[in-house]
Formats: sequence, structure tokens, C-alpha cells
Amino acid sequence: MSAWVEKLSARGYKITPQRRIILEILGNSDRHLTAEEIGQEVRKTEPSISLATVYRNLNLLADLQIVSRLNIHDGPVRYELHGGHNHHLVCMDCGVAVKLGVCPMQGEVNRVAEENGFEVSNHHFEVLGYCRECSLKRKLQQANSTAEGGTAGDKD
Amino acid sequence: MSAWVEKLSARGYKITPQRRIILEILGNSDRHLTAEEIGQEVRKTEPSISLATVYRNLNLLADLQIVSRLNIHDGPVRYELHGGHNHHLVCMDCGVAVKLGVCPMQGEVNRVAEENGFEVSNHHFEVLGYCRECSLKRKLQQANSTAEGGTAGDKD
DNA sequence: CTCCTAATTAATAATTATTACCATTTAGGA
DNA sequence: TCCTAAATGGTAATAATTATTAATTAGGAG
Repeated sequence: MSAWVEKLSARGYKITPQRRIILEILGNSDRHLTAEEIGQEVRKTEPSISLATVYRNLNLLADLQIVSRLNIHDGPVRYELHGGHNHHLVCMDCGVAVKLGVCPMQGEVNRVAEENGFEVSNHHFEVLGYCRECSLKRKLQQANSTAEGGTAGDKD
Repeated sequence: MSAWVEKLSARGYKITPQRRIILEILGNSDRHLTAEEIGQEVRKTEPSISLATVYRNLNLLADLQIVSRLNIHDGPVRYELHGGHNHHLVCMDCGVAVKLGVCPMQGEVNRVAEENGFEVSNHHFEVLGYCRECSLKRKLQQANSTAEGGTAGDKD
């Protein structure tokens, strides 16, 4: 529980209670959280913490590779402790994300990275589509509203 | 040059010049473009097209799986014609994206998707890290500024 | 070819997500 | 204990995207 303390102080960054709390929250969550969600959670412990502080620290921590950014589908950026494998089936309708147990970061890919002098820090593999429910829902909609029915207007 | 015409009109959506132009631009570009960039390009042909129209159509086209959204690193969402393989080494500093020639969407993954009743539409595989240059730059910075030197303050 | 209507558009206001700014506070080494 | 760079809270500013609305248009029916 202090690899990050080293990483920070080794570079002259201070160990503030705010940082402690943010990392603790990320450590206790298995989900990936948005800055907003982290802010809310943080405020339960220390109500005066500013959202700007949350953002500032998440950026710093991401830069130091202590946390990692996750840009699933749309909506705000999400964060989690660095190091996990982030491979999901993501529903483009409802946003549900099922973890995949497979990791594509292997032989071939590593070789290409090396050839390019690329310093790999992290990787994401996302399979986008529609979960069972939403897939069904869409098929029904399409069956009906072909060329009329409801408001063909906006969606998503 | 009309698979998308069918997809649209089959569902009662109209074939507007705006849509034509947007898709033409995406077709002629090998890069993935932001809504803003598409807007600028579009306006060269038809200066009166509103950015809102660009966004609206990109959303619709994405929903119909005619184009696909690409959320590389930070910055705005990018778009390209659906169907390409989107596998990159992405530099977290300068944003450079090198295409990978490897596709992880194979056996195992397809099986998991199927088991979940998941309708796969697209997939992205991103390897995040630092390109040769930025990697070097960072190492130099760290060597110097350990615990002092410059503004330890913000960074991305 | 003309008419009609739902779909679409342009323009702009509103909303979200994130960053910048600045005066004040604080971590942590001398 | 003191000092200073780093960090914070509060808020204004910016960027990206969506909603709203009155006016226009694609494309099928007659």
C-alpha cells in the first residue's frame, strides 16, 4: 500500500490527504469510476474536497501511471488503478460492460511496439456492439418502424 | 457507393446532400476525423452546413453502423467509415497513433461474445504508452527535475 | 409534375466535461 | 520551528456535444 507514495515523493510531489483518499477509493472499487463519481465518494470522507482537485490529481496520477484512463464508449472518462486488464464487451446502447477473460497483448504486438521504440504502458481492448437485451430491442424497433411508425428522428 | 443509401432509406431516413457530403469526406480520408474537422471539410463544399447537423448525422450514422466512433486517448471523438480495423499504438503525450497490423478479434473472443448473446459490431484495440521521442523526453525530464528543478506542477 | 408531410436543417441556446486561474493553505525538508 | 514550492478550494472559462425551434426539403402519393 505505498508503491504510489514512492512514485510521488521520488519526484517531489507531496503526499496529501486528498491523494490518499482518491487512491483509496479507486483501490476499493472494482468498477471504473468517473471523476464525478470519485468526487462524490471522496466527499463522503472529506466534504470540502474540490472537484478540480480530483481532476488535477487524476491527471497527475495518470501521468505517473499510477491510475489509468479508460474511455469506454461515450460519456465521461473513467479511471481505475493502473495495471488491470481492460478488455470488455461494451454495449453501445446501454453501456453495460462485460469483462473478457482474454488478453491480446502478446508476442506479435509486443514485437511491433519494440520495433517502433514504443514504451508500452497500458492497453485496452474493446468489443463494441449490443448486449442481448438491447440487440433484441433494436430488432423489434426496426421491424416496426421501417419507414414510418414512430419518430424516426433522433436516437442514441 | 450506396450500401449506406440502402441502410438509410430502408429505415425511412432521407438521403440529404449533407449526409452525402459527410460520407464522401469520410470515404476519402484514411485518417479518422473529429466532428470539427469534418465540419470544416464539409464547409468547403457547402459553406452553410451547420456543425449541429454534422454531429446529428454522425450519431445517426454511427447508430446504423455506417460509421464508427473512435475514442483515441483524450481529445474529441473521432469518426471513420465502419468496418476498418482500429488497432493502434497511441502515444499518451503527443497523440501519435501507429497502426498495428494485428487483430485480436479471433476465436476465443468471438466465442465469449456468442455465449453472452452479444451482437458484435466493431472492436478497438489500443496500446497506450509513449512513442520513441516522447519516451526519451520524459526520461530526461525525470532525470533532471527529481524533487525540484522546474515547475513540478501540472502536466498531462 | 405537383402536393403534402414527416424528416431534416441552420442557427443558436443550453448542457456536460474538463481545465485555468488565483488567493490561501500545507507538506515536508533545512 | 520556519520556509517555500507544491497543492488546494472555489469559481470562471473553455471545449465538446446536445437540445430546441422555426423554416426548409426529400421523396412518395395522387
